[in-house]
Amino acid sequence: MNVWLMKSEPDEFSIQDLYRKGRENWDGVRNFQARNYMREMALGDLVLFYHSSCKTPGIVGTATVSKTAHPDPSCYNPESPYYDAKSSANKPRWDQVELTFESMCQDTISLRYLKSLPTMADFELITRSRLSVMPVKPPYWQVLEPLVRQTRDL
DNA sequence: GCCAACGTTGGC
DNA sequence: GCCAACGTTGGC
Repeated sequence: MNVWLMKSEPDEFSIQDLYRKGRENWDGVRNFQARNYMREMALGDLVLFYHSSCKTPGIVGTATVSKTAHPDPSCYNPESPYYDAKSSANKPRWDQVELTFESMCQDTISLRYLKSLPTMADFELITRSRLSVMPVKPPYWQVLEPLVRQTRDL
């Protein structure tokens, strides 16, 4: 099983929203590297849900991949904020995956805290701050796993 | 609200 | 293929 991290602005779509809905298509990714990582995701992969551009940026919960990468229809919908003129129904440039809610963290694992840990110094979350989808490699997962396993009762 | 980082676009 | 201009992300 692979582990990934995906960012979302809680004002747009939060872990609470995912909890309420149960599952959701992760659309709107418009960055090639992030898209390519989504294409590598397998059914059942674990996703760490990260809140960005908010009071306390950090990991807030987990989800699993319940549908692998498939075309993101918002890219050829002119009404959508994610519309991309270079995409069309027979040539979608962008993909989405479907996520299913798994758990809510007891406490937010803040970016500030992760930055303070020497082992996390080369974690892409810190070194490539603008990437919104990234793999969580074993040394980082080792640190994060016990933290994300402290979940909140729902 | 500011600004650094950095991905994308387009002219040449 | 280079690179300047531009737009966006996201922490602070």
